[in-house]
Amino acid sequence: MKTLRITARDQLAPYIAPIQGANLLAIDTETTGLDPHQDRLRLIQIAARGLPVLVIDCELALPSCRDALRAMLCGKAPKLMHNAKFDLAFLRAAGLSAWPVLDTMLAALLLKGSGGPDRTSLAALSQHYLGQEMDKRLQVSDWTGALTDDQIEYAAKDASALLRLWDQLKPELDRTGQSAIFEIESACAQALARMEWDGIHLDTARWSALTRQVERERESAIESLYPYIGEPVRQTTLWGEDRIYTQNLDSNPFVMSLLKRHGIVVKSTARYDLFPFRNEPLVRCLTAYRRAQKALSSFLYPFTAAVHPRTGRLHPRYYQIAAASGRMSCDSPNIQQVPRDAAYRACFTAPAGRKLVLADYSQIELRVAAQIAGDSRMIQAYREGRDLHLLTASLLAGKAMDQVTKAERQSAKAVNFGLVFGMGPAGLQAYAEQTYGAQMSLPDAERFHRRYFEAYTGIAHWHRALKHDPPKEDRTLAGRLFRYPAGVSLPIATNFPVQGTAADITKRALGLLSGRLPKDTKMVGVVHDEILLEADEGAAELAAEVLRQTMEEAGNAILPDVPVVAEARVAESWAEK
DNA sequence: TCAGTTCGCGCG
DNA sequence: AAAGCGCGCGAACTGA
Repeated sequence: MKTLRITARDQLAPYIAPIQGANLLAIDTETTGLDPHQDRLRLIQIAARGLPVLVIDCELALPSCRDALRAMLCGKAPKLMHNAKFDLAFLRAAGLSAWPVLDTMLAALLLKGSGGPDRTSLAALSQHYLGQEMDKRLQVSDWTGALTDDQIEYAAKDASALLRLWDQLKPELDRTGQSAIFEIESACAQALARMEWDGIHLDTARWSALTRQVERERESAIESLYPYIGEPVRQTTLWGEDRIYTQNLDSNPFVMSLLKRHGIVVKSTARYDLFPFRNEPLVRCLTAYRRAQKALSSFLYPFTAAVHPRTGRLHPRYYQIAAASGRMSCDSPNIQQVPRDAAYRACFTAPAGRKLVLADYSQIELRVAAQIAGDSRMIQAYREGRDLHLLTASLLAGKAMDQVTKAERQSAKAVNFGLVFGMGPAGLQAYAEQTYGAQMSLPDAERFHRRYFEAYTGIAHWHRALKHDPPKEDRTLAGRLFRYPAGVSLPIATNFPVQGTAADITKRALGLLSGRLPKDTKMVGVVHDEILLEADEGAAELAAEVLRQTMEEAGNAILPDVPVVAEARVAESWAEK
């Protein structure tokens, strides 16, 4: 392997044409840190078969090489990268981009459990596929100071390893039937790189006001518990007066004994077990305390701390293939679990002169389930644009759809979501009551259960087949493969392909979207079946229409028999429905 | 003292 | 034993 350190444009010039002619490039970067808004891009490594690995010393070679690099990185040859999201962010910071991308880390994640490695770091992949130890000597390397020849060699090795890895990964993706989902994932990575870079705007003044309010709520909840736990000990300190509580309300053993002292015996202190005692004054006070405490410790304080010092925005990080079903997860902070309460969502806004564009899929998981189970009644209902919750309600109550009451439709919603995924009558009863406040006796739940499967025979048949013959593996409609443990349960065997296919659809939409949005439109968030954009006021309506169409197109490409519907709207804040 | 686990709860 | 599923995170708890 030959390595060439590039510090000026004339060194790069002889390689521009050969690189442009290559049918596959491997790209890697080295940076001075992990934050693209704060740290610097130090090296760009470019490897192609039959050429020396070019190691671009960014501090010296940029900007003179920028135009040439831009042409190389956006030529038609796929750019092989490991965890492309990371490199793309730093390339963006340096005024560069790369397209199209193939991500070896995502490939390895798709192959996990099908002969792939357990860990998906570049080192682990080299070990697994190439039988090659990575040079540990320079693995934790400092890229801030002067570069040594060793470092240049090390950087070049990573890029050339990618090319050889691909020779192994590509046939594995084909063999497991995952080439199509791999394309979707790779395109999605580029969208997520933008999303992480752009971040989302938080109205911090409003967030602080909410924080103060919830702090007051927590205070009064604690005071309302004094009759049960006693007054705090007051102590004067240098900073004023402190309250020292002798009792810890966050300790479950303490809460358990407190409840017991007041005649409430439960097997745990979770909301689920406290539900029968929800009207006891003690339980009410405790619940109020927990709600406030949860909001403060999980959202209000951490989100304030996560506002980026340079951009003033939140930059949640997305883990593209996180859940076993293929769903994404998110942290730092996790924007996917911001309370639905309008007080919280209203703090997510657009800066002056801009608007948010919100879009979500309508009942995507039920549509996917209808497709996978091949339930003709459900498919028919969706083709006619009908409300499936209302249809279920009318079938269960035995009345015409226009006779169905609001409460009956509400119960049917619980029935639809629960029963499709193998929930039993008892679970249905508890779930309906807690989630939707719909009262349902056990005999009622049993009757609902029976009638449901009489009405949706496709779902019943699907369940029977899965119970009779628990699958060893299954895949989503876009081909994502998962292996199950022996004797997989019905809830898992139904949920995985449905949840996973819904994830396939959202990811496809994100990938398609990157190239279609009006100028200066940002992708600012994704929450499973929902995509958030931020656009200039004048472009927002157009962005909304592009978003809705793209989401529906992505869904309809994956569900052949069931129409997919997305709804999009321009909004001032995330609270607007 | 500290890493790992469990509980409880927010979201889809 | 019984159970719809999937996550991340804070606080308490556990064990060495």
